[in-house]
Amino acid sequence: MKKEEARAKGLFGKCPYVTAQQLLKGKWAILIMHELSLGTKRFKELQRNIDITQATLTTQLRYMEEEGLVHREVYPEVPPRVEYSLTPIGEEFLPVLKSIENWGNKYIDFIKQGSYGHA
Amino acid sequence: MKKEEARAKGLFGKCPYVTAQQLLKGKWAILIMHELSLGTKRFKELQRNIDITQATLTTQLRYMEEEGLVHREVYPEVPPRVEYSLTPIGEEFLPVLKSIENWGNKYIDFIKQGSYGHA
DNA sequence: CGGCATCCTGTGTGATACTG
DNA sequence: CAGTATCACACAGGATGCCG
Repeated sequence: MKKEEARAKGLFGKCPYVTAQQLLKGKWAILIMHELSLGTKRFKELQRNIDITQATLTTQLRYMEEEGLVHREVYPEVPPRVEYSLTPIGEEFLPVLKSIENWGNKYIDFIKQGSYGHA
Repeated sequence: MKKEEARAKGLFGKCPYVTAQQLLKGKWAILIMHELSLGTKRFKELQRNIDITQATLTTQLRYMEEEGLVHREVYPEVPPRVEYSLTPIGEEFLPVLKSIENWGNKYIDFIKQGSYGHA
C-alpha cells in the first residue's frame, strides 16, 4: 500500500464517499440492495426481478456477501434453495436507498419537464 | 432502442434506482458531487482535492454537466478560469450525499471492528 | 435450482502529449 | 489554467456451456 495512497482507492475505509463508491460500484448493487430491502429473496427471484445474467448476479452477490452487506442462506434440499437477505450493516443502508429513490424520482420528473437541453 | 428495453438500462428515466445508478456510475461522481456541495470550485481545485487525472475529470464533469447536475461557468480571462457548481437538481442530491456519508462512516466502523471475515 | 468456468467484448479510467 | 486528443489497458459484465 504505497502508491495506492495517492489515488482515491487508497481512501477505502477512510473516506466514507470512496468507501461507499467502492461498495456500490457494481452496476447492479443498488438494484440488488433494493430488492433485498423488500425481504428475503431466492436467487431465481432476484434474477427475474432485476433481469440480470446468472453469472453476473452470482458475481455481484458474492462480492456483496464478502463485503458483509448480504447474507446467504443455503438450504440443502432437492431442488436446491438459496436465500439472500440483508445483514445488519446492509439494513443500515436503507436510508441511503430511500434518499436515492427520492432523488431518482425527482430527477425523472426533472428530465420529463425537458428542463435540460441534450437529446 | 429495442433490445435495451429488456435490460435494466432501458429503465433509465423510469426506475429511480437505475436512473441514479446511471448518473453516479462514474468512479468519481460521488466525490465530485461532494466537493461541489462544499461550494463552487475551479477545475484545478477539483483536480487537486480529488487527485484525479485532467482527462478523467473533464470527462466526468462533461457528463455530469450534460445530465444537468453540474453548472459550468467560463470566465474569458487570461489565464482562463472555469468554475463548477451544482445546479438546482444537483443540490437536491445533497440529502443522498449526507446519507451516503453516514452509512459510509458506519461501514468504516464496521470493518474496523473486524466484524466480517475476509482478510 | 443455483452455481461455476470460460471466453469475449465494451468502456471506463489513466498516462501522456499537445493546444488556446 | 483548462482543456482536447490519442493510446493503452484493466476490468466489469454478458453469453454460453457444464455440474451438483
